[in-house]
Amino acid sequence: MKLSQTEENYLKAIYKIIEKSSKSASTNAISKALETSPASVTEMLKRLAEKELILYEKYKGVQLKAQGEKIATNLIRKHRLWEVFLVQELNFTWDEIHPIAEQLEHIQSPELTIALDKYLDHPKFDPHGDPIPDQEGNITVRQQIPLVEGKPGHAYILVGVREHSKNFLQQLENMDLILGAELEITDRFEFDQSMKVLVNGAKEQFLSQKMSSNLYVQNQKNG
Amino acid sequence: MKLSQTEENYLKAIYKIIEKSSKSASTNAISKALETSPASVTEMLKRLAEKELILYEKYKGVQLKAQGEKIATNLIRKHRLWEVFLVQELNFTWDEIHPIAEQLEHIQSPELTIALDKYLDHPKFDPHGDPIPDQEGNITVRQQIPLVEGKPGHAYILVGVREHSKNFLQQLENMDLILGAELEITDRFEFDQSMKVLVNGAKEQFLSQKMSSNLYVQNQKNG
DNA sequence: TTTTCTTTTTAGCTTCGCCTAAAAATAGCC
DNA sequence: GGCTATTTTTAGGCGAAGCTAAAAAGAAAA
Repeated sequence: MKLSQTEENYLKAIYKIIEKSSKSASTNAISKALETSPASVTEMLKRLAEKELILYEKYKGVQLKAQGEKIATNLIRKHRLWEVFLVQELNFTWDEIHPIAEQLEHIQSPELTIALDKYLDHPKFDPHGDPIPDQEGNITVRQQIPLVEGKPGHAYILVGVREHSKNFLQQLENMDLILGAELEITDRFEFDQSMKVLVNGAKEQFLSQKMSSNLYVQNQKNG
Repeated sequence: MKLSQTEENYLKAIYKIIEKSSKSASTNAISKALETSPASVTEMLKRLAEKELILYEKYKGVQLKAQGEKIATNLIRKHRLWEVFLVQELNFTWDEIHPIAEQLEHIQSPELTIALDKYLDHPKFDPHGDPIPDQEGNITVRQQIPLVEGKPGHAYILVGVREHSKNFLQQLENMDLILGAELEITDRFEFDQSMKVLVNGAKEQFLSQKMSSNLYVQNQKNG
């Protein structure tokens, strides 16, 4: 089945909404995610239901059917593989890659995806630490916590980010906070939930609650 | 100016028609190239003229304006750079790459094109031997002749192909005719313009007129 | 030069994806 | 339970890009 880029984007948006809320996706949520009017969303939902890609009941929100979910995870797979390519091979920074990968994910060629995956040596995570689904759509889940929940005195490894905005990522880069960095919580202020961390045993950084809640870390033990 | 992929494809088609015929592109020629009805072409030509990308006079065919030509050559540049990437890095064969590059050429990111060009070490020709335009749209022209015009007893280097169809390219591969191969014309038959060639000083191959007229060669002297 | 053939354009219609405004259904609150 | 607010859907329209059929223009041939 050949889908338009627009249809693909709807499926991806639905997938991401369900992933987060673990319920069904509402018209409004999709409308916000894609920045289109709710009326347009309703229309598209009818079309996708017609194509057997989603389960859609009027006023009840949508679920993905197996086929629709497959398409969505494949898009995410391609998106993240291209992000790895852009950073590792073409030396882009992680705040630059999203809009480019957003286009590249729509390239239709299973052979290309397979070749790219092999070329990059089957990466499991993208440059933001997000897992890359395999061909079947399976995702490696990693035990991780937001840094804000970490304990003072403990050291963690930065493995992912929650927020993907350019501003946030640029601030991280500016603070030497890149994936794999060691973060030891040296101090913690209950008043505003901010903290001080020692980065790679060298530089001390101050992190607001907003920053630390958007950083995913894990204990050094479990790789 | 942001163009749709369709508009881009029209500009590229017009460019290629003019490149071949060195005249203006007719509605019919464009219609054949893009496999759309002449009526649809007329409609699009009006739109492109409105956007100042082409010179269009009713019943007189079209010319590209500077801006339109720039877009066309940039598309060709991106297409051919991606073809190099697919063959050199991802190990695709030259008969597989065209449809993929046809999609990749529409990715909009000047930074990506620049990075890819650098990554590939600024290639001047694509895997079919076609020249890659530079950022300004300039094309390296290479002195070359169709093999069919070569002289018996002389040795040539295969530098390009005229035809790009899958069937043709697969036949070439099957005959060990890859770019860079040395071809010595050992025999020639006037009746049907066919010839025998010695490939890389090793294997003798028989080439029909149709084959040899689609192979571009140059003397070993001028690289 | 007139007739015929080919090419191109116009006219009118379709689908996709989007919109706004209004109506209908659901959810939240007193 | 009934009123209000929110969400969702319907209705009606628009632009892009395509189509066919018919008309008009240009080219070729008699």
